Amino acid sequence: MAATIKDIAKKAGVSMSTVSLVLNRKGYVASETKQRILSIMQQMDYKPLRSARKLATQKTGNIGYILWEGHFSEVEMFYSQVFLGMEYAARKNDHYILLTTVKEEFDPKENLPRFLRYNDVDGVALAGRVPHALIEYLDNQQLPFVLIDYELPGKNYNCVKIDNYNGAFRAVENLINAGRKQIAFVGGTFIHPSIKDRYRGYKEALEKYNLIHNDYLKKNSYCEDVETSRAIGEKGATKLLKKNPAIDAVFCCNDTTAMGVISGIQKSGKRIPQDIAVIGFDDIPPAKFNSPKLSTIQVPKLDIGKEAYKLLCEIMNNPSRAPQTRTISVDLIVRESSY
Amino acid sequence: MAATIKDIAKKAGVSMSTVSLVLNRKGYVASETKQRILSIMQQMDYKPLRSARKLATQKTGNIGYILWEGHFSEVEMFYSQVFLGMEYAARKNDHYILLTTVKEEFDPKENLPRFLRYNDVDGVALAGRVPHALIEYLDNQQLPFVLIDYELPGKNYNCVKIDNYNGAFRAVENLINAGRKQIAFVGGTFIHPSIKDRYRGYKEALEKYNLIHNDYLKKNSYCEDVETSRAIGEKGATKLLKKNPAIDAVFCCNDTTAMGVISGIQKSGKRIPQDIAVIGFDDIPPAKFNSPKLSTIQVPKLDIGKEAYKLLCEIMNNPSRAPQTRTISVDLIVRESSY
DNA sequence: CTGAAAGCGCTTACAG
DNA sequence: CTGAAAGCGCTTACAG
Repeated sequence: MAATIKDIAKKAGVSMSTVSLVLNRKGYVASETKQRILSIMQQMDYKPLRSARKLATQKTGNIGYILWEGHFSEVEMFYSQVFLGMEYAARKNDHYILLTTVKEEFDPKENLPRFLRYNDVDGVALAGRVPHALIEYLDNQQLPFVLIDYELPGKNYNCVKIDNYNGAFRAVENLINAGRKQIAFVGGTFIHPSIKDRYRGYKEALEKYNLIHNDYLKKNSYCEDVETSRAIGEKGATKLLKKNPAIDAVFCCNDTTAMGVISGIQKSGKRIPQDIAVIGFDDIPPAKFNSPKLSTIQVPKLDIGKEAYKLLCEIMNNPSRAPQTRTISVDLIVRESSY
Repeated sequence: MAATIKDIAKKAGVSMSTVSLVLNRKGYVASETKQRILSIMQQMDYKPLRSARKLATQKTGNIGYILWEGHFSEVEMFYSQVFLGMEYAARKNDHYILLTTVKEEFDPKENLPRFLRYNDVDGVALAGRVPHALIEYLDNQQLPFVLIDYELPGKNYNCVKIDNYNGAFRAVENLINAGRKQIAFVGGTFIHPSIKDRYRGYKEALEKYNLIHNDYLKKNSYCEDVETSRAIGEKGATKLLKKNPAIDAVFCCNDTTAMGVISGIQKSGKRIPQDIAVIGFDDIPPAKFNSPKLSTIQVPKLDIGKEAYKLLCEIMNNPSRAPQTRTISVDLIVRESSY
């Protein structure tokens, strides 16, 4: 049988209250008794029972982490890394993170994650693009939540985002400074605001250097309104090169796409980076194993998770505070696919 | 304020005990009162409070899922899928799954996952290769656990494994039936029993068809004693082709390696599958986006998770039962890299 | 078939 | 600075 607070109290010759106080670092306990209690706890290997504690405090001690099923199942490991960052951070405050996925076609009445239906979390993190109905549900329930790498135009929610705009801007600026003139963009659905921002960064960097003339953008960009994939990248590269053989660089909306773009370029017979430089975004693990190794914008995924956790804790402690957006900055990593 | 069991009892004009009985489908309650209680629960949107319940039953309602950090962070999404399968299955019995990672250098005194240190789980699943010290720790603690896709030679633990041997056998047999003669093997560390079994399947299929003469195996196999990766595959393919240009097929210990092997072959100028057929193992998501699309052994990852959960539940209900191994069968999927 | 009561292990005002 | 007591919301023998 595991030791209880009662056992500790008896052995220390004090009341349960006192033990509880030192356990929670609350109030003042004579440092002498405190030390005695502490050492007895250690010696009896005392661990407070979570459920008893939670029952008394009326908290769950859990945080939900929800992401779209496709993001967890498919090639994107981005949000797994973010999860890990949250998990690390949550250790400090003894929260457990409950990871679950939701389907695209989400109905709060039908598909609500269990921990939401049974009120088993104190707050939740939403990673990436998730159903709007879910966000609304949480908002209505007044359950503290943060969006990660996602935002809704016109809405004001707590959110941790990547500095997509500046990352893209810097990548393209780097390409320009290396002498590239015909810089293409290959991307996916603009439903995701990150991609929209990356495109904006691309465009404004070109504008800054006065590179946009006539139908530059039309001729040099390929976007398909679906979830990004390697396949899209390959298709995009092939089509663009046909339209404009003078392309000497491609900035891609993410690494997955970029890896497809590289395949496409390779099939066309052009050399990377001599003929065409390629830069991706995200720095997913396969990026550095690609051949050639992919230049990309590195996103500190663990830090994002950590920041999301911190923000969520702040909201949970102070639910009425005005929502805020925290932007995580990113870095360009030049590998073999550009210089 | 959320409704409690007391509220329900009062409204239904019965005692808390009765409500609790219908809640837990235990004992006999007059079907009339039962219906009444049920409908009142629904109407008041009653959700039993987990912590209270757990405190009374002395269970945690949680299951731990532990995997090696490298497996979660790197290219392997295998165990994420298995996790998802467990998560789905756990919904039925209202278990929450707590996912965490451990480092390679694991010391039970230092790096014990929180939910283990604080006894916050009723059982745990270990996915893939994990530190032996961890397994021993769980064994000593008498905490129910299952190994997934891993086993320790000479030890008898509850375990859910893939039918690696037969999968490999079938892949190689398929290659042989397609007329391939010089079938190579590229693999990684034999520390992992799965890889060892896959190699055995490879070898015995060759034996069955009497293909092994002289230094066939030496000349046709490349294994490096490190974690598998794309890089190893590429290196392996290059070296083997130099040693034996007659190679007309490669069976790889997993898809990651296979994708590297394909790059290596492509660089050598040989065609896939005309000159050399390639088959992988696992069917990770990128396999079907590879170019050429990778033939592989499909492993039902969700089913593995589901089975692991079921097994774990059985052990938790009956801890003294003799350990058992459950083997999940696999299928060959022929795509573009072989025929 | 149903109720009264004790108990699970903690926290938290409230006294002192 | 510390103790006594009530309470968190459920379950489970035990009576009846």
